[in-house]
Amino acid sequence: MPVKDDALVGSVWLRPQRPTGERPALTRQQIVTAAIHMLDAEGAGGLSMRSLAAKLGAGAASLYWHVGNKDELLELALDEVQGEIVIPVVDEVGWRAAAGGLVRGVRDTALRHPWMIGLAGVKPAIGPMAMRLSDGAAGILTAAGFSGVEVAQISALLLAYALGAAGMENSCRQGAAQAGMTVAEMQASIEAHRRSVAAQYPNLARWQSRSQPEELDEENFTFGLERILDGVAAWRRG
Amino acid sequence: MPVKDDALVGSVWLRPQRPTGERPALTRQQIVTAAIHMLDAEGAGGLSMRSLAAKLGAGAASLYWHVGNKDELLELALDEVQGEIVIPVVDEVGWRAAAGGLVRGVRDTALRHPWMIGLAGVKPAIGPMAMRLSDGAAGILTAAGFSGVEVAQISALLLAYALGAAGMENSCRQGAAQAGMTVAEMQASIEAHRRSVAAQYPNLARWQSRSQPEELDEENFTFGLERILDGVAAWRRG
DNA sequence: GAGTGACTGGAACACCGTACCATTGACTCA
DNA sequence: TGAGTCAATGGTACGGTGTTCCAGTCACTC
Repeated sequence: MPVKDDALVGSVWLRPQRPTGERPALTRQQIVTAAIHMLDAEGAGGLSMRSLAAKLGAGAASLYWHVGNKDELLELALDEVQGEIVIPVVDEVGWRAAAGGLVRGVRDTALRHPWMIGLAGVKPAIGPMAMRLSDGAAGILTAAGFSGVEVAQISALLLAYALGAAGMENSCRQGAAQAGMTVAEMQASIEAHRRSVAAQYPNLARWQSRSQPEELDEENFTFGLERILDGVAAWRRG
Repeated sequence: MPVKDDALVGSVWLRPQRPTGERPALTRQQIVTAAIHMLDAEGAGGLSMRSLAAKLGAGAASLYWHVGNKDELLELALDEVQGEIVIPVVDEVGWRAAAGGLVRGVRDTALRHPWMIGLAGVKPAIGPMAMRLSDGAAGILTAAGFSGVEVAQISALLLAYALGAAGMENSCRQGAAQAGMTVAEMQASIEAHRRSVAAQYPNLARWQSRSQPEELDEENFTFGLERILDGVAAWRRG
């Protein structure tokens, strides 16, 4: 309810935080941290303002003094976890390893906090940690010799791959989990279903995968990353 | 409530559809179609079983005869829109154009139905249309001369980029829309905010973008796609 | 000692997904 | 013709959700 003037602007980051006095029985930071824990533990659907407040030993309504909105809370949580991504130092490892490390970091973080994948496609990334990430990517690509609009384009390419790959990996795990099976069991189940309709999908049947253990996700991700970096490097050479 | 036996398996595709008799005053297909329209119009949060039923001139409870679950309905809707993606004929255009066209198709469809981006990271893609897509990708890559695990790896790479890029583009639009501004206004607003913190983000400030009209999204996407295909082509040559 | 203002939280509102179950109507068989 | 079957419908109700309202509580200043 504060600052109705620019309430148009829908993002937490574009309006001043409510001035914080003393007696911090409840803090925005506390709330965000607890929300992240709950999101990690229960999934995106498992976070309710009531349960979150209960976990903090507070009343649900109290949260709204610090946070204004559930959407806003999610936006804060999304930015916070982006802070876990370490930005490689390009001078130490070279641009290609630095870029690769950054992409890997984004993907790992997204897999550690699966709920952020769905959010990243909805909330614009302009929080401080998202900016730090963009800036880090720009720094690495600048050091690599790119300039101007290329920097933004290649940043977008790398980030899109990281998020997309994490999303696809996650959908498998999520699907398995909510069916109450392990990923291996799930894949066996899918494989059986796939085999039963193999006739309609000849190309798929031809390279019918032996069931893929979870380690292969890592390998597949790396393969794709290397191909992208190959393409980017080739462009760099002109 | 039918077929409790394999209720473990969480997916629509892995259990038999309820046998359909006559008097189809309401159809699964009708419901899915209406749901897609409503999702497109109101966004992912705007679909409720009640409002959907009302739109169909039915009671909310009636939907559950055909659909079992809201989650299941979303799974059906997700698969349905994947049917919009046209799979290029590789013999006519060559593998590179075919692969590029497929990726572009995925991205365009995802932008046309933004709600599918969040879903794709959650539900495993084993519906008929998703399989058709995987099969199409495998066919194109097989024609390109790839084999074995490469086919799956490159498919995953391409699909991840398409979905990730669509997600990032969409988050901008979504952010603007829910703030009640055009994308341009939104970007100006972000830009102002970004300028005010430019000191902390030197790399970003260095390549400070003039505000990007929406057409540039297309251009940026194409740039990334070409780099990926360059990398894949280089790998193909050995 | 009164007043201010940051902060809390119980109660209530409108809405949600969905289970329950009485009802409908077309169909088959005696 | 009448009874029985069964796919399909939808009103009602339950428990849960996000959010608002507002009466409170405290630490502080004048």
